[in-house]
Amino acid sequence: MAKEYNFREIEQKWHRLWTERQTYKVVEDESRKKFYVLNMFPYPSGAGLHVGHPLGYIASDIYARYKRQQGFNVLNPMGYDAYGLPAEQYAIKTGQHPEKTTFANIDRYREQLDKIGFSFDWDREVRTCSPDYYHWTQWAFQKMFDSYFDEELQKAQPIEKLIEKFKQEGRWPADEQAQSDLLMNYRLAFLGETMVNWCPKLGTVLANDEVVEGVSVRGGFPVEQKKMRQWCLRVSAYSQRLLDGLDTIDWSESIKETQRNWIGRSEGTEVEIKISASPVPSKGGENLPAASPFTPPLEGTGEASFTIFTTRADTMFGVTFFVLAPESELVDKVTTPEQRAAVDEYLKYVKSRTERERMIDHTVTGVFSGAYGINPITGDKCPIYIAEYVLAGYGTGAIMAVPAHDSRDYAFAKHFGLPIIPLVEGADVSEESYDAKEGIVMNSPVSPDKSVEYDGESLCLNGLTIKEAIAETKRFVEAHKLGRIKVNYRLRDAIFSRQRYWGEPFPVYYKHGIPTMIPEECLPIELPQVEKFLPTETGEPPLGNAQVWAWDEVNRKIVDKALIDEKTVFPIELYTMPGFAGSSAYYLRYMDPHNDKALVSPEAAAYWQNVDLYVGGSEHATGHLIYSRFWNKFLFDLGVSKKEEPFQKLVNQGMIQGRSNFVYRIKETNTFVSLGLKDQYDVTPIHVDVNIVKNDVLDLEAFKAWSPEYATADFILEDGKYVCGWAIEKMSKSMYNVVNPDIIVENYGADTLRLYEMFLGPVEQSKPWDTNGIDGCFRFLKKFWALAQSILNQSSQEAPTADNLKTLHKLIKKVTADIEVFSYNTSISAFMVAVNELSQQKCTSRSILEPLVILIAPFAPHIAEELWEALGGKGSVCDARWPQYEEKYLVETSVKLGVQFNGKVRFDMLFPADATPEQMIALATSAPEAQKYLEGMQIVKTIAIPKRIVNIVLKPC
RNA sequence: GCCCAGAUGGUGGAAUUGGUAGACACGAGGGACUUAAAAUCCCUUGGCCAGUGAUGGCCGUACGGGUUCGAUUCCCGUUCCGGGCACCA
Repeated sequence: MAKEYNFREIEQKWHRLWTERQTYKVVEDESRKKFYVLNMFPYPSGAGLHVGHPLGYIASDIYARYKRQQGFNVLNPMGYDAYGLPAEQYAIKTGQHPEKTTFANIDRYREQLDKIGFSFDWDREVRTCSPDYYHWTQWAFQKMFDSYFDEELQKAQPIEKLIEKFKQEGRWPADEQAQSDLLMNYRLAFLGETMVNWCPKLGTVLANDEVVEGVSVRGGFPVEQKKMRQWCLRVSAYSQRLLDGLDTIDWSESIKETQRNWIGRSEGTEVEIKISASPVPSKGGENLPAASPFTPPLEGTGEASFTIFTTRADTMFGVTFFVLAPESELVDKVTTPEQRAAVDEYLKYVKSRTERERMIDHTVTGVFSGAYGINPITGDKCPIYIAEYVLAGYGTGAIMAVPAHDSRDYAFAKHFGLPIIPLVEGADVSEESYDAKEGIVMNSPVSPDKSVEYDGESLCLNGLTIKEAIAETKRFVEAHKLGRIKVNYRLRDAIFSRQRYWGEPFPVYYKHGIPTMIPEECLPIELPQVEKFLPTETGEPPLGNAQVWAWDEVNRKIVDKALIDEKTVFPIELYTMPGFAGSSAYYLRYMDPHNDKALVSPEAAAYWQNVDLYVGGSEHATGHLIYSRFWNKFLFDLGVSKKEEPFQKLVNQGMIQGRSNFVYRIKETNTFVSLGLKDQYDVTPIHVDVNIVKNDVLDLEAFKAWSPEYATADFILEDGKYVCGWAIEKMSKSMYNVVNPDIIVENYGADTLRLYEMFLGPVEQSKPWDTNGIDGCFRFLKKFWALAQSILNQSSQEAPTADNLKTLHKLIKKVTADIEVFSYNTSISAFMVAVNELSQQKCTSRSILEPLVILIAPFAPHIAEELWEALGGKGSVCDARWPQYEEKYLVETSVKLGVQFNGKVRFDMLFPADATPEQMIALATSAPEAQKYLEGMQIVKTIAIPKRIVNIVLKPC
């Protein structure tokens, strides 16, 4: 009698044995090629896992197991990103200490993960909140502090080299404070007084990627701009390398594009603009503000100029005014006494506006400064305005305005009645600007005398295409030293401190006000226990509450090392590091997680190199995936990381969406009407728990029990059933559409869960979870089990038939190809077909079953182990070699092809498998079926596509 | 506004990258077994039309064109949905 497929027994047994036998322990082994598979490690949130979370883990686990069966030494680790805002907010919400909730959540995650049967090597687990882990986060920070970015070498260098250079150049100040201030401008981790995103509700500053549309990503609280002294990472120094690196890695085009946008390289020209007191009206410039008698404050100091940045150097002949950002330091210097009051008022107005208002409201505002700038190309003097549409943080904070060819300049010019000079042939600028970079340049210059001569050369762009004109102007500007070619990046430095408790402490103290690194030997600086860990709206760091820590413990540690004077007590940095600090180099730590001498030993780093396959959500495109690449490039410059890019291939798994169900309550009643009849009533749709709905039919009793409110509910049924409506939404508690993987594992087993998650659709695609479909995968495993049992129960073994072999080898070919491209859903379909075929063929051969078990192992490891054992296989099926398909079993003796006339298939016929196209056409045209088509017709053309079709094109004789 | 990706049955999705569109699965309908239920198995299932029937015909991959003997696939235009960037000069 065949054994039932008892998944509970099988899965429990193998979970036990895998642990006992340390099946998934990984050790470095020079004799084998490595393969490093990694998932983005989770935040252990309080809600636990829902079915969406394991999707990526399952996908990468399948790949890891497959690679292992191919003979690779596979590293497939897992850990927890435990520091940061989410963990802390959950703790605050539940009123518990973050450490307690975090550890409890981790245990819960682990329990859930263990049920699904991953091949993680848990000996290598890392937690970002554990001191032996963040030791190396602090260490890396100190290394960044002690490094600067050498523009020539395009890499990080020790800060001592820079000091040496300053000394040689005689720029090294004697004063310690001045030395510190000077170096701060170069250090890769630096203390900067910058505008930051301050979120009062969260009581902390946020990085740019943590703010979207003026509100915090987490919580959606308003964010304001505030000048604060903060630790920053000079990510922008690596802009070009971050951009170039994208071409060397195997990531989806869309995520690379997102990063390119975020880095925002724009190649342009910087031009020096001299400031002048009185205007000389340029052509059409009769609307210029009246000249004001003033002495330009910069004149005579050699600084009577400012620099603008443009990507449209070709439009220099169309400049009719200049604009400075209100925050620009130049504003004060340029403003004339007459305009002072107006400018001050405007600045006051600008200051009153939040970042959010500025982003949403694009009303034209601005004020004349009183001064004029001289266009070096035309010699024209154009008024300098101050306007909020120009941003201080980008380029030089000053622009040349070309209203004819920039929509923002256009709006401004129209508002203030400034001239507009069209520069492109055929462009109509009477209603709107012509922003496109296509066309032939004109009016450049309008007349020869309107182009200033430099060393006997004057610029003329007329007749050139815009692209040519840009290049020509660049050349001209460079040749005559009017400015220089400049590449600008939008990528900003990352703000690296948070006024929060739950994060890595900075290994920094302030020695007479000078930020100083705590000696490396004293690391890690442990996060102190505090009673009050809540943030404050004013930004007092919670670590300030840790008196003992700040004033005693760390100092004693330093004193013990006899590194400072025992009597002196120094303040410790009270800020903590942001969430991305701990997640930026965790993949390196997995290589050598227990090393207490280094982040990773050179040997381990040399063996594992970098991550071959990284799986995670695309929502980290401008956060973690940028920071991590930056951090790795820095460690690469240090020689710690062996590869310039940390993640060679990236697969972004899609989100699993929820499938919500609705019931329809007739308004003002407690009566619910079924989906098909709801349009006859005035109804309110109400979310109903998907767990009490099966195939969109509501379990009425369960519904009544679900909430006291519904205990007395009445129903209007159709065909005796209550049919629910449905919609695809985000999986969330409030929509009652959360499906817990534990329940699926309980009812169907982990193998079915794994299979079904992959069967839903391509890994990269977002798709809704629908528990209804899972039966298909469950049935497949039961069929597979039944087939295996019938083979195992055979008393006498027979050799496989040709059909058996063909089915098997077709499957090997398909599955191998599909796994390589993560097309797991089609692999599983192929399994279903193969198992059906073999069942119909009444396959009795163990030599067919054995490779089948190996093939299924990555997808359904538990059932595979069980059958592997039953087959008497050696060791774990994980180490069984992946089978190779043989073409000889797939060869057809004859092929059935469609024969077409004029492109339409008319009949099918059999051809010898080795027939040439010519032979096939001869056979097709002489076939009896062909005669009725050929009658009265003439063959124009014949096409034979091997293995596809024979096509005969006819025309009447 | 700019950039990127996409649109295939009632549903999730296949289609060897230009060669018989709709694999596989769900759902639905019909049937077998069963006292009944569960489980299992078999048949039908893109639309329309003709035929008692085997079957045959027409339409069909968001929409409109194009290239081709042949287009879900390539090209041009349009609509819609998703994602990224955004007073970035």
